[in-house]
Amino acid sequence: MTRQKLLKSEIVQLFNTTKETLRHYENIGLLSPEIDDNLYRFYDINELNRLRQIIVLRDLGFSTLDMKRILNGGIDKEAYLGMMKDHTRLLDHKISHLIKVRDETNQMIDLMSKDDFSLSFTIHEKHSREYILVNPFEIPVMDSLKTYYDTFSTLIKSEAYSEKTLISIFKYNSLDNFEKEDSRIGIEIDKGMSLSDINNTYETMSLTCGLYLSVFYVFKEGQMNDLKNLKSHVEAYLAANNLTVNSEYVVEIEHPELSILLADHEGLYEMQIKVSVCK
Amino acid sequence: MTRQKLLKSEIVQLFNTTKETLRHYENIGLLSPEIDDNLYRFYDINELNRLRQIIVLRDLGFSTLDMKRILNGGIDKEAYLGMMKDHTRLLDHKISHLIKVRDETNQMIDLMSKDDFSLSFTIHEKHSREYILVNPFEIPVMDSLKTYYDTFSTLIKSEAYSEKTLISIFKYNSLDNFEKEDSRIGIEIDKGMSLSDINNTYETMSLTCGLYLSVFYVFKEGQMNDLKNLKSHVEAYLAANNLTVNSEYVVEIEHPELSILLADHEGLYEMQIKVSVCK
DNA sequence: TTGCTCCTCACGTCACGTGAGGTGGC
DNA sequence: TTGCTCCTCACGTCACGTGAGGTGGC
Repeated sequence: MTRQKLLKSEIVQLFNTTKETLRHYENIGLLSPEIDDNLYRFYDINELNRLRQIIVLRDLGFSTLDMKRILNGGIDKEAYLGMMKDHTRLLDHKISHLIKVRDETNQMIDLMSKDDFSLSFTIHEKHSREYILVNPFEIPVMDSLKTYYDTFSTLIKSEAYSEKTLISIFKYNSLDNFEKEDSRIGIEIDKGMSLSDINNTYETMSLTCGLYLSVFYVFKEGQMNDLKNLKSHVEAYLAANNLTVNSEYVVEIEHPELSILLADHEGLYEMQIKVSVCK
Repeated sequence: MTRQKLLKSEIVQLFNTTKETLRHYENIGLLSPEIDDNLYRFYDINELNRLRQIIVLRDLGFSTLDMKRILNGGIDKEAYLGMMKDHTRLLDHKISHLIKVRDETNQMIDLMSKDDFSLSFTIHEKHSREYILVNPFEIPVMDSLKTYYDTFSTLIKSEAYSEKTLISIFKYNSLDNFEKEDSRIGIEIDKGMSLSDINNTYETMSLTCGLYLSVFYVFKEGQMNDLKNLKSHVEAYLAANNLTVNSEYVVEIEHPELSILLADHEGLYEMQIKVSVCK
């Protein structure tokens, strides 16, 4: 009679995993395959399905201890559904964060791959966003990290906060003849943050949801003239893609986290311009 | 004079991290903040930006050793871009896998949250998919795991393979009066798999890309009549959402990995029906 | 028989977390 | 001063991986 069950090596291939992983799950009592006289493991359909379950639970972020409680029936339906909802919500955040990291990195790769380091364009549908604006007289004070921290401490200490860089908001038209005075400095407020405190403390501004053109570019300190070139490139891109600018204001975001191989006086920036498709 | 730089606790709040993480990065030489007489750490803008970079690299899946090589300048632009491309590609796979896990789990939660365990519907745009079909005379043989493994070993041993359950393909109309003989058993082939080998070895069938209605339901062994009820529910959903069935064939996928709290004779299934929006 | 696959058991590792014990006004 | 925050150093932990040393024809 031929063998009915599967060997460890076969399970390893089926699930694209390693024998050490299977051994680990067995050691902690998550799997219990049949053990032969010569100590070979044999996995039947039940063990296979159990491993399938272990792997989904792992991908959802459960610990092996939680898995044991869930899979050994030490949990009722209510509790189980609650845990599942928590974990899918966490996964939601993780996924959208990873998508953001991936997209920004791809944009950086695209930009750096070009010989002339010029520009990289993408178009995305964006949610509405809210920004805290700093009073102009506070701008010089932003040179000190401590003042920066103190200025936004209410924001930073709140639950939903995640790390942000300062942004600039200015008028699209001022790109022609850019002066520092035309721009205002701000910081994004996370969704799900209680706005009541914030609105009392800070001046805010919001951008509506819709289609935005992201322009990634390398800015060399003091090279303000490059911004004029930038505008002509943007206009060319808009014309070629049948788009028009749809808002007076433009947001400029610094990406120091992506400037790894850039020189000290250079920085990677993203400009977001609201656009709409021409009819 | 007031303090200019940030304390460890302030960095912890800014980046939503822990002091142990910062200590770890310092221990291995990734961060080197200024150290005061009383051994307090002070972080300036350079350390802050470096931490920003460390965190993106971490999210992209780099090890701390790789981070050191990258951030300490031990790598040129070419190599850097290569590493970045590899990591964003890996992240792509990870993201799409996690999205699949999250969506399926949400569907399971939706279904299990209902009192009557009835049905859960969603509509998704799907890519085209290809299936290997098993000859009808091989079906009884599928009861043995080893034969299952041997039947698909070419497929399983190939690089791109990821774990799959068997699917059923049958005609939408046969849902009225379902007989086992009307269906065929198959297994999905991963994208990017070399089809040349496979097409010679196996009989294949493909489903076109487009809009699919996914119906999740719990099937109790032997309760074939439930399938008739299922059809009437599907028809009601289609009518209510202004949809029509757009293909002769329907795919049925078992989800043993989501059946964790179900009884032994019950299983969680998903039926995918190609639809189009009525004009 | 050889080479390949399976096994065990101890220890290693990666990225932190914990806990005891102590200083200092940041 | 008290309580809070900072520190160090050793050890713990989670989910595996590695490597030495040995069996068996799956």
